[in-house]
Amino acid sequence: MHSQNLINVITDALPSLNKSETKVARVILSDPDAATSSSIASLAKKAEVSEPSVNRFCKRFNAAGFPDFKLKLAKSLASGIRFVNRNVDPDDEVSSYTPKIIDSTINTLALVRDKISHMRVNQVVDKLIQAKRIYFFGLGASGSVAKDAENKFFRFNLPVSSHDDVLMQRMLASTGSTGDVFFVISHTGRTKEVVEVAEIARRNGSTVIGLTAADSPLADMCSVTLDVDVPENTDEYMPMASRIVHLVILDVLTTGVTLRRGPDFLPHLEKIKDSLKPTRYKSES
Amino acid sequence: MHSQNLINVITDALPSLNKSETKVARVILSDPDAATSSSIASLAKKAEVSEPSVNRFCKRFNAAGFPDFKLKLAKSLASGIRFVNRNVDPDDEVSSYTPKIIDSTINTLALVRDKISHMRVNQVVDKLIQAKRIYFFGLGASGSVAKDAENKFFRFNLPVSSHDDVLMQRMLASTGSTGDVFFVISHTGRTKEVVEVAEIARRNGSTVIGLTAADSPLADMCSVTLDVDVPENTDEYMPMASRIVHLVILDVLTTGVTLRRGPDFLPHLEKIKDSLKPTRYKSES
DNA sequence: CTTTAATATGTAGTAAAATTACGTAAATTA
DNA sequence: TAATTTACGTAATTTTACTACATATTAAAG
Repeated sequence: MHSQNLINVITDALPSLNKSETKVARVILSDPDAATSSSIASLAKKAEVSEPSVNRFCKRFNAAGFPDFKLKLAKSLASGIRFVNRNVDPDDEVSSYTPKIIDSTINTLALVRDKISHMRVNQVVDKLIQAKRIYFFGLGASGSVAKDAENKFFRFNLPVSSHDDVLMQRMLASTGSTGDVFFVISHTGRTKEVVEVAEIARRNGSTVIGLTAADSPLADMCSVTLDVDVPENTDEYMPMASRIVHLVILDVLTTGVTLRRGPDFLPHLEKIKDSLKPTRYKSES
Repeated sequence: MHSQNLINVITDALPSLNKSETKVARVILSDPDAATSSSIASLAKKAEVSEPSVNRFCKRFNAAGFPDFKLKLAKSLASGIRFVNRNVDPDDEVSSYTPKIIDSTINTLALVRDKISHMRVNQVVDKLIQAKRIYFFGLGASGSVAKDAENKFFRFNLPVSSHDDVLMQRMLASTGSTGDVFFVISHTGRTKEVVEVAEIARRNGSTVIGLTAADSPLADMCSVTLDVDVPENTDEYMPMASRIVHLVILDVLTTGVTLRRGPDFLPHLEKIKDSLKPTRYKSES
């Protein structure tokens, strides 16, 4: 199990801290990286408190002591949401915006990893296993996610298709029936067309799975929703991370389905892999 | 700048270490997480060497001393490649395969972040900026990546299209000319059709950009190649990470192009964003 | 095969760091 | 205002890490 980012925890707890603890917190938050490599003495001095105060502070946040606290802090800095400004700046060079964008994606994924509901994943896998037919729907950026999903689920030897055309989606939704699964992908969950399509499908007794934002109109309409709270995009230069998250969640679902199918299914996957070989140049290894 | 993962560094250095250093390395590598929270004394005991040997070991890897080493190790563990077996197991539960898949994706991205050539990114951005027209080509899984790229580059107010149909690709490639950029996406870089298409485009004087594996036939054919060495997929249950990597790299390129266009271009982006508003249900916030 | 030099490893002492126990001060409540 | 709780610091203790030095091991040269 992954724990939440220490820096966020401290920030959240800030109002409930007492005088000296607040002093310590401020010093740590002002430069967390420096804190990880300083001694308890120097930190106490900087915060103008005594050494035991720092120690107590650490224990308050479930650390065994100061060294353990530093360790946890260091891990937070490396993996978690970067505390410092990680937004792309108008005068950033390649060498600075490249890691920023990748880091930001990594952070989002780490967030999803810690927050995603395993129960829901299981429910969705259930529905997908039972499906006689699967339709993946998405518009705009989610269209390519749907397309990717089609590609992946094709391997399961059952009728799959993806559609990024509203009219087509409407028609399919209205002709759907029990046994059909409509997998609707939408970042916001508030695109009218998409919500309507989900409603139509639902009315016809089909299963509707949503990969979308929590508490959105689309989420309300679905049989099961895999909701992901991808932080909103504030920076003009920062790309939308939700597509990536959706793709990775679909990876998870694919794996879930594969595992449920059991080991007897593996030869089939191999066959598909092999079928592609003649289209490729041999590797010189 | 990101430094390389400490665990990898130690693994690589393993053959060049002397007896006691090897012992220390083995103990650390066998359970890096435990190492981060143990004292120099207990580690020395476990490795059956003296404390100074451990200390010397740390200094060899550019740490100030043992505590500093632990810190760096902790950071490596948090961000970098998980060392322990992170493969999906046939009897994994949702709660175990979900983080495994996400972690694996994160690790791959971290690797790309540290290895990607900024010079190449710059070169590709150059070409894209100069393009009169951009075609994104991909087959299979790369088809959806191409589609996503089209979606993103559409915002730049220049003719873009994506194609996952071989015949269409051939025709377009053969009618291309200077000023046209063909952006070819392929995981392996060895699909014959794709390589041929690249060759045709190249012969006609078009610029061909490859987002593919290094040292592949496709890479050889391109004007510029953004090569990514995504580790090969060994596990049957593990999804292919290259699609994700390609998407993120396209995010980077989009940002690169946006920045080059300068701040005058931002209002245009806003306009596109606003155009979608009427299609959405209002948020209740 | 010995001698010499270099490298590798360990011992013991020293310094630094962290933790604990305890006492005093401040704040809260009755 | 007294009693009680909570907050904080001092000083002693313990743990931890580091340094200087000595011994052992290995490699090289005679």
